[in-house]
Amino acid sequence: MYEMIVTDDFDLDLIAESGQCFRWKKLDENIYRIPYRSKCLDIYYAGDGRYELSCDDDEFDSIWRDYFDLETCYADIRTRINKADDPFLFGACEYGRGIRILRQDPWETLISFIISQNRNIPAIKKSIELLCEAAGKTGRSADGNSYYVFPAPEDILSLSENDLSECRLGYRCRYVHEAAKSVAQGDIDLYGLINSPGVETINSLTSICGVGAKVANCVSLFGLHHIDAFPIDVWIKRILENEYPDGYPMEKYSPYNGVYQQYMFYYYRDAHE
DNA sequence: AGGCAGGCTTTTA
DNA sequence: TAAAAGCCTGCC
Repeated sequence: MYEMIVTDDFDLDLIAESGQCFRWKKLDENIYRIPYRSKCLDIYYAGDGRYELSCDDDEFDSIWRDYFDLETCYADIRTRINKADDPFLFGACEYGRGIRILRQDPWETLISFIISQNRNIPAIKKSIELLCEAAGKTGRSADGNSYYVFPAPEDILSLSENDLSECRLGYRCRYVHEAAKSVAQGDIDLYGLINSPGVETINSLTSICGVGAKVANCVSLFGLHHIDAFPIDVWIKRILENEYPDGYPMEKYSPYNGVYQQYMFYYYRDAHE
């Protein structure tokens, strides 16, 4: 058990519901189970900024500190927005106080957001879980329960066409398979993109069949931690049209556009869904 | 050449 | 029945 104390913005429910991660499982009030690569963490919020994590000090230092992006102060980013200057974004920041941008696995993020296109969140989660089950790699959580590990590119390539289609991916089946091939063959070096300039990263990602501008920006933001990436989905498009008819000040909010995008997305979708 | 309409699997509300 | 954290193809 590791006890973590957080003074910065950190709200498990908001992070889980902000649409950036699809495999967090809420076990109970204030408890989430989080699979990540070959690990699986149970995290419990005990109140007053205190969290109990089902890992030891070494695992926390080598994995989870980074995963939760604890070195970044989100309160600083959030409070850069002035109420009089940008009332809409200010409101979104207040509403989404507690959201962070996780440092998720690039490969899992790529596949997850390819699957996400033209679907709502429950459907996305279902397909991803089916895909993990189909590949069938399991690990053990701290309490001894087994969970499914997200399949590697090779694991997906070894699935039959029928196995893959049973994940209810529809027309995205081909895209998932193509992406697995690109990464397995080394056409795309996802981990190399972590330190590549934003434009180069987007160009590289959109060269994958099934990855357009929106998905590429989601992968940049949520998988490569390029926090200036700005995915424009149906909700953000409505926000830009309705709240910023004279243009959105992207330059002014650089290099944190992705963080603000996440506050706005969560705020607007919650209010209008 | 570059912009746009239409189609796409399936689930969810 | 329409809409869903969109993208590809073909047409002009």
